[in-house]
Amino acid sequence: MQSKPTTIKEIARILNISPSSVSRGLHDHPSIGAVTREKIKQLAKSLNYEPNNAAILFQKGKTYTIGVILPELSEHFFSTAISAIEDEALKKNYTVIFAQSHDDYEQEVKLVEKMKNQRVDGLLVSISKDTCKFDHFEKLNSFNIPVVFFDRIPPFKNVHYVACSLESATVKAVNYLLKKGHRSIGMINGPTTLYASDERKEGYMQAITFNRLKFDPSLIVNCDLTEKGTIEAANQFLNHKRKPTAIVAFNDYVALFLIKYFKQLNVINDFDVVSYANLPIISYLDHSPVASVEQYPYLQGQKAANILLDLIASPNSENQAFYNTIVESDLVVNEVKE
Amino acid sequence: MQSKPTTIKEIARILNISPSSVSRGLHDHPSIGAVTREKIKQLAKSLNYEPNNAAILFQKGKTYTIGVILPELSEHFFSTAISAIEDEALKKNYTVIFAQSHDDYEQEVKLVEKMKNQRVDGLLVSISKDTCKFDHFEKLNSFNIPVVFFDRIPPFKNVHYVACSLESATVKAVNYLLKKGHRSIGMINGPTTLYASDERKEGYMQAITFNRLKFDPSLIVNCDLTEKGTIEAANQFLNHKRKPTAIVAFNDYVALFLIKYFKQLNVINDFDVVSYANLPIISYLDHSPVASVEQYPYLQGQKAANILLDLIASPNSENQAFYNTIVESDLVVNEVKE
DNA sequence: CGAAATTAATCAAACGTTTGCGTTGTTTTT
DNA sequence: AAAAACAACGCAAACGTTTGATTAATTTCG
Repeated sequence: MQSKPTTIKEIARILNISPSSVSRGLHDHPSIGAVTREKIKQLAKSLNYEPNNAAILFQKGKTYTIGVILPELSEHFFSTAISAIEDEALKKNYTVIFAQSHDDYEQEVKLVEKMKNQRVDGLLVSISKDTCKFDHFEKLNSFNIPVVFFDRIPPFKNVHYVACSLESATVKAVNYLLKKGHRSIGMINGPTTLYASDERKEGYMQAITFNRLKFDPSLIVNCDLTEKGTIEAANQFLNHKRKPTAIVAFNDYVALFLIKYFKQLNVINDFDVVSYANLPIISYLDHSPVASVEQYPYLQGQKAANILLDLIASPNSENQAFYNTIVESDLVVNEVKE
Repeated sequence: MQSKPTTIKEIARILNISPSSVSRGLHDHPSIGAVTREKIKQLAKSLNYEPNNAAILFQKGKTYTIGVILPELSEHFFSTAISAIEDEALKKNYTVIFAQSHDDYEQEVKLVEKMKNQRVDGLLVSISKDTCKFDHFEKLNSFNIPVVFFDRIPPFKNVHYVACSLESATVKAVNYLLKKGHRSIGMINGPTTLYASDERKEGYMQAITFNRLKFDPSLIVNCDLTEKGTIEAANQFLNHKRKPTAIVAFNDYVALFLIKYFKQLNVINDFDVVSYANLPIISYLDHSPVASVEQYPYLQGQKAANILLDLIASPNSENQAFYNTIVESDLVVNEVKE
């Protein structure tokens, strides 16, 4: 049963022709006659010939592989995004390899190194929470490996990226709450190190000032995104002199913790919660957020993948233009069902 | 900036020694003197030498890559499982490539073919809903590519697999409901083609007969797992002459649809629901299932990956023993919080 | 009919690394 | 002092495929 895979050489030997002719025959090269071509193809089929990919890749110096580095695959947002990436890659016959940074900077650096060693043709990255330095990506430049960031992107423009405009989405969210009549709106924001926290804060402030309201910094609480941190933030709001009547949660997990806590305290009906949608079934909650910011993970993955494949296809690296793609996020209002 | 990566040849040329010595030096081969070795390593480092993986893989005829084929990455169960697989693979310096069948048999066949072409060292598979034939995996045998199935496994023993014992878990679930006093228990089962449906049915029957109750086949309803199908199943129960007071749902999605529907009808308090846990936040629901069968996706992925890596490491293929690993699933009782 | 163009195939190098075997010198053993 | 052992390295083949250059045979055309 140990059948060694058939090779081109083998076919050539049997047919008494040269390996190069076999190779050309299989690729419909014009310089191979129709009869020989057919003989080659038939024998190849009957011997179950399969091209040795490793050899081809080695020969061509390409891997037809794109790497994906992301924080945590089991988060719904990322698994959806990578699902899209895989779908797009498959269309162009690329293979996807991926690895998780588990939100650890050191690990991310190692993985970038590993991907480079694997000689991926390109890299898609969603950076870890801890990542503030970006040297590890610069190395890839000299190896001509294009990088496209998605969703969790570095805070500067001279890279390719696809991301959601959380700022404008936050504006929409706060506007929605203001229109519902809320006058004191709290925000549970993420750590200050996160770019996404800036965006949310910016959006919040824009909406507030645009509506000629006074911005109260104490209504934005930074939080480490754990359950404990969320509860502490919630307590700040409950004891606030201008107790908010609506809260913008950093993400669905925070919203979940918040709603759970408020239900325990039996004050859930005093608040409207708006969140950012990562989790698919959050709308099934009884006291689900009144609205959610949809970040279109599938679309983001799709766009990022296609940009990367474009970059790989056209090695005109001297073109200094950077793809800075913004996926407009939408505010999805949940129907009230009480 | 177009720096071509440094090669062993390059280093050899500069140092005026042979490539083989460089290779051996870098691998601490004893037949290379300490001084030369150090010279080699220093130059390699200063030239940023990175081994060309494609060349190594080609040369060794191994890819250090394992393939994973699963139905749908965005399902929490699978993204958790593959996350575990990646973690285990990384420990042994293997790379993971994956692809989604999207629960389509034809697609699965193609993907197996593609994985074989990629010459993966081994394959982990969770089969699609549609898969009834298994010829496409047999081909891998002759290429000496080991396959380990996980979770969604074929219905026979002469393959390697890791799976949950849904049968015993279902016994536990039904027993739990019986102990709670329920005497008429409905089950929303999956399509009859699915092995998992058999297991659930078996478990149900075992628990019922063991408790010396009469088994009523009309209390098990097969369902296509859509929302519509779930509602139809629910209606059968509502109109049943022995209207059940508890229901075992095929999975969390079904449970979700069911609970939603029951809430609409305002009969949610007439039922206890038990489900199989795929979704992480289902316990946050107000009327969440009273208990869930935990299937340990991370553990399953971990075990499957390790078995596969074992099989790859020991090519004594004449050993006819098959790994048939059962991960005992547990019934997790949710605290009542009403 | 001979030169040019076309067709069909071959040759050989190349991609980067590994590895069995051979070849030097030098040191140790008896 | 000859034989054996060893240390340190080079040679060359091999892995499977692709591709530019070349050759040989055939056809076309002026």
